[in-house]
Amino acid sequence: MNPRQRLLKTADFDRALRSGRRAGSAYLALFVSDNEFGRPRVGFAVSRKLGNAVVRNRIKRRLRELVRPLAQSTEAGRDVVIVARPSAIEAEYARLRDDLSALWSQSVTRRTP
RNA sequence: CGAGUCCGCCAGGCAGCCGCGGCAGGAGCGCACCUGUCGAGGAAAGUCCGAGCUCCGCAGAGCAGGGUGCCGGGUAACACCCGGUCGGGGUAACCCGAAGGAGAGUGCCACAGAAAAGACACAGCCGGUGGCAACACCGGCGAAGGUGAAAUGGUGGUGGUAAGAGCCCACCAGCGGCCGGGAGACCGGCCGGCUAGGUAAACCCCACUCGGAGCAAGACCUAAUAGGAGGACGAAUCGGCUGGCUCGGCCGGUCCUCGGGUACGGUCGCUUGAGUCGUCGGGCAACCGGCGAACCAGACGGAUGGCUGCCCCUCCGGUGCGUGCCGGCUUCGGCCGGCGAGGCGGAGGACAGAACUCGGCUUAUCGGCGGACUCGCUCU
RNA sequence: GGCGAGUUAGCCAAGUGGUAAGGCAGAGGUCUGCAAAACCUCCACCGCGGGUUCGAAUCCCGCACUCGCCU
Repeated sequence: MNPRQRLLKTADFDRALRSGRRAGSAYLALFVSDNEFGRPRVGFAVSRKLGNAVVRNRIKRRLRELVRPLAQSTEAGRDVVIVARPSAIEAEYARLRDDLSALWSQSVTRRTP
């Protein structure tokens, strides 16, 4: 994922987490807010409580692979923070994929009211 | 064959599809595209030591405080490593040890016990005097006294005595002296007088050693307002700053010169190094030296991967199939039971992710490979 | 990434070498017609593992966990 698609600043994270729309499942929680770039930006939040560095990195790498096709096919300007929940550690890849695309279409692709 | 010890090494492999970061080159540029190339570990971990590097009044003296602690060597340095000494454990290979000083001082040693360090008292033994006796007084005696973790060296003695005792003798431990060996820790022998509780991971003494912080150190660049830096001269007092404190040091005032602190910003620091590999030589070894070769991660919401298939290793399950061995039955066609391997299905393949860089230590870890050695059993 | 502090009963905690105070909560009992209050009793592998010591919550070493500070 190239830097244009990533969410970088702490302020952007805070904006999405505080004022954004939310969608959740057993594995993940998404926080979405609007941006002015006309393309989505994605950031990940994986708590230290989920495991050591190896576990956390594996979660982020799998989520990054899953979110890449979704982000490339989305035209809307959205900042998305994906928070991993504890059950995501042992989740099967196909289940995680279905779960994320469902949450994505719920919260990101939907028009702003 | 079984059990075990030490040393070294590895950390699943291959393929397909889709991706990421650095560097170099390319068509039109720092973002986007293409090509090439490189891209986690033995512990990258914990941050427990030691260094490099950077800044801080340039680290100077004293006090306080910390660290280390058998000897010799290695090293940039170390609390690490190697070789040895002593002590402990193991049948052995081998392993473990914060291993200076309690004959400088202070403190503490609960309970129990006569007594816990001071030498006696208490209890007791022996002799004498008094008394019918219980006992009292005087003198001698030692470590013996149901304790305790520890009791005035220990054990033994038809030695010795009024009773006893290193009082005497033998051996062992300890101390001192002399001789011999060793670079030293220390070891061996002889002689002597008979002897000094433990605790220093309690304070402490001795020897050596340590300034403080840390790459979020620190340097530079771009905007406005407030303001700074360097040099010279002068500093009596006072005030302020500064590793914990003191001294010392620095700042304050005047003049001259220069020019912009600070961002959730950018660039540098940032990876060529006490490094790696090969080879030769020195050394028991740790390690050192010579020669040669290659350049081998540098991210910054943080890359080094995701998914699928096959193979490999381990474990489990099941008996439809072919097949091997053993036992039993047989009308010699086979049948029944058990075991092993293959094919089949399933599960598992560790601990763990660079963040300034090295040298160590410690901790985590499914397993596999190679070498040297010890003990037991068996065979030749 | 770096630096620092702390773990004692369910909760708050004292203790700094010699049987681990106290308060709240909980359980049982006395009292009462029943309760409350009061009184009595009970409730601790001192985070874990080693070591020093006769003896460790305390001293030393190693781990684990929790909480802070620095951009």
